[in-house]
Amino acid sequence: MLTNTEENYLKALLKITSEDGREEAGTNELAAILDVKPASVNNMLKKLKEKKLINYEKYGKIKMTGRGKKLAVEIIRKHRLWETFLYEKLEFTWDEVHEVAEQLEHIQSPKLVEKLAKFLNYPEFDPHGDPIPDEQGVFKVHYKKTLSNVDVGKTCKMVAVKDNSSTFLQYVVKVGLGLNNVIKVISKQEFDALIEIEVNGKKSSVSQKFADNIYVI
Amino acid sequence: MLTNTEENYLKALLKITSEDGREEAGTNELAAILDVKPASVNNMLKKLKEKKLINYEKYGKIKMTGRGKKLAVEIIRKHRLWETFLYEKLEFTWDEVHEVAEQLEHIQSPKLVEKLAKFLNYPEFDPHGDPIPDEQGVFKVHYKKTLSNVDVGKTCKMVAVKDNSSTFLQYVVKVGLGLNNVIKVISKQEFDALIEIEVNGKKSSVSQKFADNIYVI
DNA sequence: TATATTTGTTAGACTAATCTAACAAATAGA
DNA sequence: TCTATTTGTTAGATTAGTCTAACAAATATA
Repeated sequence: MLTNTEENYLKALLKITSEDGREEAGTNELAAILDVKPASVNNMLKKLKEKKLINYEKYGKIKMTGRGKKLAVEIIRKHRLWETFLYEKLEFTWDEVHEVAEQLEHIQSPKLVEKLAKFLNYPEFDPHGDPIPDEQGVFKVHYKKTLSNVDVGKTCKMVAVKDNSSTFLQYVVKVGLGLNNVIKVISKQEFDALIEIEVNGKKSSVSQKFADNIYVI
Repeated sequence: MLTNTEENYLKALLKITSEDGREEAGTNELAAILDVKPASVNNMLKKLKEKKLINYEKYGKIKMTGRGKKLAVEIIRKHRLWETFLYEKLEFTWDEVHEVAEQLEHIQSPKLVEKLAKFLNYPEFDPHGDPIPDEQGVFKVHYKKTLSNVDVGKTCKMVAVKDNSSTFLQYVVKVGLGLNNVIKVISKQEFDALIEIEVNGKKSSVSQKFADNIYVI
């Protein structure tokens, strides 16, 4: 049985190593995501290695084991199912669900997870458009194309966001954007990389950084 | 903000001090309920006193403050709302809900509690027949009469159970009893205090201890 | 009332998770 | 290649919650 903290380390590791191509993570990087000091990470790495959830040697890179990945995916599954529940059944807004799901994801009860999935009709994507792995840990294919990859004059559809912080999500809402909205790219400024878009007839300008965080198809 | 452990101590204290008439609790008693050693309780009492959740002096009795009671009632509210959710929406059985609710009751989100209550249509009793306090902490009146108080030849209706352990609940089910069942008391043996009852035309014998744990009207 | 039993307390140790401060190894840049 | 910077590690302290063992106070009983 894992502690909540151990689960959070696994989740952070999965987050890093599932950025495409990447297989390994570093101590500082992990510390930054978890908002703890590298020394604390180092301490925890020993425990995770002991429990065979990661492979790692002194001064080497951190790599998750199969078991580690499996457990991390189960936590992601719980997190996203709870987000879906909060959004669809309890009328939480897009940007409120994450924080509460961070707590709910640690509830230990396999039965609860499966009953919840059933109750929600086995959803495949959470309210942010992120895929919910099934009981076997299989994800529906995720989107790789972002708003910044869309050529001038072309139209695309927003399907997910990369950054799930409520700060960013509130900003998205403010710009008039939402899941499944059709976005037309009007122009791109070479000077400051600002992208002019049109959503529901309304024009606005967004930064490169913003556009990098909007997944589209 | 309280830790899960502190919340569990408050809950246990409320449990003891809400047995009718009682206002105070002792160290050993608390230790027994929480399944820890008296020394651990003693240690925690200092913290709870520091936080003004209990009144207590060395070698004296433990008494909850208003604030302590209020917080404990909030936890009870969450616990029973979650039990209701599990039972009514996720098809958990009577005897399965308690264990999972023990975890869910510690989720910190006032919004979640109120949205959940609304979603469940502001239930007044949980699946065991225990009253769910409202947002102001007010309980619907609880039952005081148990199956052992019913006279021979009389009929009563089961409305709640006192012991919520899954062991007991499974036993209740085995005897053929359920919430709102009509029970007729056929006879009482003076020799061994066994009570013969009839439920849905089926006769069975239950012990004094068993009957003490069945609330009726 | 004197003693035995129960009840409650203290001191000191342990684990999990964190921190700071000092240090070591690896990598990047001149 | 040599040094500066970044990255990672260690030791030792801290907090929350638990334990055991020894002891003290309160209560029950002969």
